[in-house]
Amino acid sequence: MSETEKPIHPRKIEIVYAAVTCFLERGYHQTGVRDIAKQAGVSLGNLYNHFKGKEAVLAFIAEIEGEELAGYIELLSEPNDPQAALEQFINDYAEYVSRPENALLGVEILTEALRNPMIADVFGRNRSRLIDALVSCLSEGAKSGAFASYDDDRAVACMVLDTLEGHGLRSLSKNLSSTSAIQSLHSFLLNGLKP
Amino acid sequence: MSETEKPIHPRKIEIVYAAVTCFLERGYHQTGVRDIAKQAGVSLGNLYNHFKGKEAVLAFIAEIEGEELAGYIELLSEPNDPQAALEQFINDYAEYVSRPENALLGVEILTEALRNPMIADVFGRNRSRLIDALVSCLSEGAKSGAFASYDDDRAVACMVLDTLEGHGLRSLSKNLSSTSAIQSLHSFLLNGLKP
DNA sequence: ATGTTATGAACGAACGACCGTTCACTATCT
DNA sequence: AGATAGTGAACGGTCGTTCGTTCATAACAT
Repeated sequence: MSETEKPIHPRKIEIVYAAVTCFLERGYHQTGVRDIAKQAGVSLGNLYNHFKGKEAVLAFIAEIEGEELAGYIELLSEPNDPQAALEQFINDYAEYVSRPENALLGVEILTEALRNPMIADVFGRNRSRLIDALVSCLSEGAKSGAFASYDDDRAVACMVLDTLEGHGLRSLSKNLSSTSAIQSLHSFLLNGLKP
Repeated sequence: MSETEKPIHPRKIEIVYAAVTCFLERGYHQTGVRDIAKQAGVSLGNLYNHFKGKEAVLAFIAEIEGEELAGYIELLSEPNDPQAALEQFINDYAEYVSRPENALLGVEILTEALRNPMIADVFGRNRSRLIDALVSCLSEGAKSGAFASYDDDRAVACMVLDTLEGHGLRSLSKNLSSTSAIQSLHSFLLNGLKP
């Protein structure tokens, strides 16, 4: 059981990056396998040497996206000061999901996961880990009296994420000053969690 | 300037309903024009007698969806009791966006609007009206001291909508008891808006 | 060192299916 | 007659995938 069974072929990474570029520009279903290959500077056939198919490319991207959450999960898990941890999470994660690449890729993966079990699997696993971490932070804070005590911690955690990610999604169409909006997010959420 | 220039051909409505069915089942881009025609029991050519193209069908659906918001907008506009109006809105709108058809169609339209200016136009117009109404309710409530006074009313209104709609989207994958979740939504949002 | 064999990345033509759209045409009603 | 509603074949593309092939390198036997 090693972290990575075998080193990833550099070409495979190039293809993934190319795919991300295409998916961001045109969306998953509007992007053809040829588009990805061309963007990567790779032949059509060779792409299939590295990936089982188009779907596998998206699944790989979803996995990478999941690994990027590790930092936020660590931040929330078993925090010394739940309130401080949550505040930092709100700021950091709001910034993360407001970056257009992440917001766009996120919604692309989410919508595909609605109908594609393979993607749903990867996506759901990543999301569960983040929610679990947030729940543990919230319940820890509730015990110490920093946060209100809700009967459904998980629902509250989901609402916090919805609000943050919804902001990221919205910032795609409206280009409002992100810093002031994140400030509003911050105070709104903390006020909502106050005992 | 009449409400509707001419009565809508019944066949056109049948086609729209068929399209909704298909879009829900497979998504917009995965649905072919032939699928819609077949579902509507109409020939391929005849579909083009009623719609300029596939895109026009989605735009028409987006417009209908927008009209469904009229009730919620009226509820929020110039309310006698802002707090009561908001509470009812939260309950009603949470229920509305939690119905799978609405949640799925909503995200389908939203994602298409990200790259399709024509859809973005219809979608944005509808959304603006709802946000305006919510802002007016919030600022009215802030004046009377029912809600906290935020420096960016619009951002707060967006956050409320994000939370509600995020819940609807989430309820697609997890099938949690909606009533208890809406209860959590209710108290969380109201707590967040408290002065 | 030299010939032999095996490996796997890289290629692009080809496949069958499907795409959105157009169009020539028919049927039905005023 | 003319307008309206309806038909499905046909068009030119694009889709995801498969396939036979080339070729540089690696491994091995002699």
